[in-house]
Amino acid sequence: MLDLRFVRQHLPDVREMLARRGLALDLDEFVRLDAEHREVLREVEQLRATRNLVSERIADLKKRGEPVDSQVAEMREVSAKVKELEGALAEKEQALEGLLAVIPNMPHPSVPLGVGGSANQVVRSWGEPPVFAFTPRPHWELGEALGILDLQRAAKIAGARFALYRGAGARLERGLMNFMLDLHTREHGYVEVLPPLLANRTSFYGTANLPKFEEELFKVEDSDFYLIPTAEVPVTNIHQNELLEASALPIRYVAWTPCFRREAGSYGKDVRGLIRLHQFNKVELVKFVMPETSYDELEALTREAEAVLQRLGLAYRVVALCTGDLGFASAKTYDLEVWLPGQGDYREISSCSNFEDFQARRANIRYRPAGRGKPRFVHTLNGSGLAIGRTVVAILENYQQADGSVLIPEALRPYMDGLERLSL
RNA sequence: GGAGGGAUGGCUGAGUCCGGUUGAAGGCGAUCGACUCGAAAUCGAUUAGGGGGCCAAAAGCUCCCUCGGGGGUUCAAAUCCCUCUCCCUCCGCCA
Repeated sequence: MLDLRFVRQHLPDVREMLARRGLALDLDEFVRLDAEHREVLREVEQLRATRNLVSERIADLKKRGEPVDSQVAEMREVSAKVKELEGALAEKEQALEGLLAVIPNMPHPSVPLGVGGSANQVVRSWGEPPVFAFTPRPHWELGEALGILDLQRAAKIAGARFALYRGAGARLERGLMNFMLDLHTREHGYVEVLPPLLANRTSFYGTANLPKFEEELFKVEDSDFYLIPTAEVPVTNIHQNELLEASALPIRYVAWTPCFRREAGSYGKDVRGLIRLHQFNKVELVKFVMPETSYDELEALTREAEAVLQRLGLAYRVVALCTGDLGFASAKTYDLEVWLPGQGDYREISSCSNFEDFQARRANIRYRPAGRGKPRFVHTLNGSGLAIGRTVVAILENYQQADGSVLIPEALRPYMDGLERLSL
């Protein structure tokens, strides 16, 4: 969330930001509550100050064996009053916090302005979409024909939007996980972590998935747990409520996890195949960095995610999301979109964001600057490196052959026991 | 599941029985300084976080809050009571 004082002092900017994101959020209520809150706070503090003073005097008198009855009687009243006001104070505080929690992050000045997807900006492209002498088939046809994908039976087990991989398909999924983890740990300096797949409300609040996006999550009944929709949630919260040493930064984690999403409101979208599932695997990159380096780190993070696509020889483009498409917590986001011949379009396969201190403030993740100095919030970033299921889609569709077989990208073959081709 | 023991500053660790200059000893770490050609070692000093007010702002001054979370007792709570969460030890069960 944003800093309370920042919002107070930059109301016009915050209002403009809300407009740019295409949001109708009224800040008048915030302004009113903020003023009221401080008013009550001043009152309470004054009373508490007298209480402290007289208490000290009582202790003093008692030590000398003098009577304290009148002071005690006086304090009884003051304390009652304090208690009453503290109730009011807590109410105001909560209301204020509640409002602040649903204000999205400020976009970075470099973020393109606009509300629709058309305002997104292609920053660069890599690779050439393959040319086929035949009509390329969608991945679900290829996968089912090759016997590596069984969506019918997955539906029987769980329902729509689930996948069952078989044989070389399962192996391909696992190979990709390992390939990506190896790349990021060996060459990009990430530390591998394997986090819980359930997390509590506090953690979800920390990454700003709650309170606003509850409908996208699977909640575990009779518990405080939600299934993670991305490793971002547990991994970012590794350092929740910590004060890190400056020398420890930057911290880089890479995590493979399954991800679980309700996909409520996406009925009719991507209903076939592996594009949009309730459960999918993803390798996620997460960084904790010093504020002054976070935009360099975002560029680096994006390149690190791109490296996966490059090694796999998949054509893609990098898109800077416009203010209207930007996620709630993000200050700047690059989407990586891979070319999918079966769909004849580029589709998102990674999303790399700089949240600046938005998540760090919620999750209370700070660092102490070198030399003395007040603790500051770190900047957090994350990006997919990559979504595994969609990578399988891209490989199947881009490397398909006229005879229905699929070549395996060379970089991946060591992870497939040298297998060069998926065929019947 | 049963029985106990814990949670204190960046870390470690006293204080809790017997409530009152204890926001909190000592140690480690960090920062600054001395010594040194430099470093190490040694010595000295500094060092919890958050919030409000004054101030154009920084600095500064001042007040308030915080000893895992919440509630209670009391004029007054790190300290007493209740409750929740988490950690540890033992027993049982278990992938």
